[in-house]
Amino acid sequence: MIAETASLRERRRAETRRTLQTHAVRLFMARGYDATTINDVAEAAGVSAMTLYRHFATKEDLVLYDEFDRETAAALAAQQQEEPLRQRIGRALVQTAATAVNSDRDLLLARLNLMISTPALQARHLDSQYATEIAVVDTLCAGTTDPDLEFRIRSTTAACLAVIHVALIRWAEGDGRQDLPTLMRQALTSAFDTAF
Amino acid sequence: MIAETASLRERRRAETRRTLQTHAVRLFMARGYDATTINDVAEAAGVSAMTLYRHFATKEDLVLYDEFDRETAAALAAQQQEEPLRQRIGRALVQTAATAVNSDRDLLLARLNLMISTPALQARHLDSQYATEIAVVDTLCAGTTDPDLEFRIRSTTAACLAVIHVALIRWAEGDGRQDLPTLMRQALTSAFDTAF
DNA sequence: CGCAGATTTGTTAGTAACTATCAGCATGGT
DNA sequence: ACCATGCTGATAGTTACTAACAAATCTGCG
Repeated sequence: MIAETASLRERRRAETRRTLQTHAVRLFMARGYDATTINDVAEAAGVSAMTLYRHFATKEDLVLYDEFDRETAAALAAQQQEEPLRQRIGRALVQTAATAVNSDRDLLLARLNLMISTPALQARHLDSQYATEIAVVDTLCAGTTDPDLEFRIRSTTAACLAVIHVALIRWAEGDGRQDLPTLMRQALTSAFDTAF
Repeated sequence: MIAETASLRERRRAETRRTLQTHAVRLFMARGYDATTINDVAEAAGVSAMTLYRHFATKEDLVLYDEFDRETAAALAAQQQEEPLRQRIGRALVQTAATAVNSDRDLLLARLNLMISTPALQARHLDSQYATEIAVVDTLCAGTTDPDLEFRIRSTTAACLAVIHVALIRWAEGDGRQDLPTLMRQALTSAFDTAF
């Protein structure tokens, strides 16, 4: 008996999702994003176009989907509360990135390369980063009603995430040869003049 | 120097462009972005859809187009070179925003409100901010070949722009009642712990 | 096991953003 | 006046995405 709480339905759903993303990234890399249609991806994954849309709302989501937000929020909660805000946010992001590189390096690199070279994906990548910003701010603002404090938290979070983005892009442009966490810490340090 | 010898063609082109944007923003605010078609906008402006596409590559550009990048680059060049990088970038952005508010307040507010309430526009807004980042980095990196220095400049620029974005959104959410330059300086100060 | 209810999937038909192409027209320098 | 150049419009696509319905599949319960 399988002890996983995931029902057969849930497991198959997750499976289909991963299959779709894998085939999509492979095809996009091989033929180009624009030259590959939703039908191509659906066919390669062995499902109908309609089913694909039930798993990914847009073509872009095929490349953009990941679990970054949730993991960052968790890493954030694990930070020492005495540290300054900037450090907590920055370190949580660096840790999440380190984990991601260790588990999914090749897929992550492929996805980032697609995001860099495809204008439509570049725009949506920034948008997904904004979603991360919201997740971080929500975590940090739990129980806060002071709009002024929330404003300061949001400003700091946005700055950290933007810096992290620069490091991510640089990492992908160098095809992952440099160490991502190190790059991120360097970027944070030069933006804030503080150690991370 | 760009000669002010705007030919009749150029003037009419700019005129058509402005007319299209004005009608577009008006219709989007009245009926909603998604519920308004390109044809609606073209018809309201008295041109064909094909002509509209020759002025704006995408529906989103109808809302997003402005001259922010160029003005920011100019303001940046006018900063005192002795100041730290962060201050130069931050102040250039604040100055540009101040000018924009003085000349085009209502249109700017309407455009921002649309960007906030329309997911597709929100994503592209972040992307257009990224274009500003590139413009700023290009200005600051003129003559630089050191990739490390460029990396630091990019990190700092990204951080400043992200913070400015937070202030911009906050300003629009408050319907422009607060002073935008002040909001921006507050956001910069709380993110960097430095005066701007 | 078998049945009822919920979830997932496929099919079809449609909307609207965007592109390519070609032909007609205004414009600006000679 | 005249020709090259660029602006405009009509037409006919392609493709991402949605709505609606019908068929297949899973889950939980008796």
